Amino acid sequence: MNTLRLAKMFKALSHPNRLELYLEIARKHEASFQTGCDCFVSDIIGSLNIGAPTISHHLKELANAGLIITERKGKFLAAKIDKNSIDEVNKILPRHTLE
Amino acid sequence: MNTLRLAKMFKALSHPNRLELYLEIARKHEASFQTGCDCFVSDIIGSLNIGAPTISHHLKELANAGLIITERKGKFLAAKIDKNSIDEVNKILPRHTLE
DNA sequence: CTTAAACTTCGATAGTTGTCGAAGTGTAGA
DNA sequence: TCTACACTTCGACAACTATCGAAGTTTAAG
Repeated sequence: MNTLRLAKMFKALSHPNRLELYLEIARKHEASFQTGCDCFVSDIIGSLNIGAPTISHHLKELANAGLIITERKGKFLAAKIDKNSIDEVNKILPRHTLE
Repeated sequence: MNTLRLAKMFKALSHPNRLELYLEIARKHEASFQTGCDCFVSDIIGSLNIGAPTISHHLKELANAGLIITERKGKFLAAKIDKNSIDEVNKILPRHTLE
């Protein structure tokens, strides 16, 4: 794990709308273990105040940073958290090691 | 804790040089519990390939995002991690709750 | 085959930012 | 008081980016 990669991940989460999008995917992803349903982007698009082109752009940024994985399912796009990214963040940030 | 504040913190860590600076402060801060010495900015400036004005700018961004605390000590500037920020990140990010 | 839905790509634009050199400020020591 | 050091502030600029509307693409359904 290098600093550049981590910085890239943080950059992807550094914009309010994109962070909101990510957290929404995380919530839906987590809920999917109970509901069994995928997290579809079309369900999220309504709750954010930005257009479809911008959502598409943000999703690509999140995927490109290794934070999410997207998969086309017929007409829809399903998104889920890339679990590796969570471990990576945990490894490098100073969590509870201070004092 | 709101999304805007978290995004601000991530933004502060989203640039490689600034993240390196932050991690260096974290390392020195952690070591200070053993050495008892403060982390002085002048010790860091040599290991990063950017000028003093830029370091100053980055330090202000980190402090402004609530990630570090700076304090003038005579001729020098001491920097340390703001521990509250660590708890805040831990609270909102999806850590090990998935699957 | 046509239509509609769900994105995606393109092109443009306004706003943000990382960086530097030059000049300024505050502190310590001679 | 003079000099040197450790930043800080200022002004400028090139590079990046969030957003949009318009047009394109893929899939589902009729």
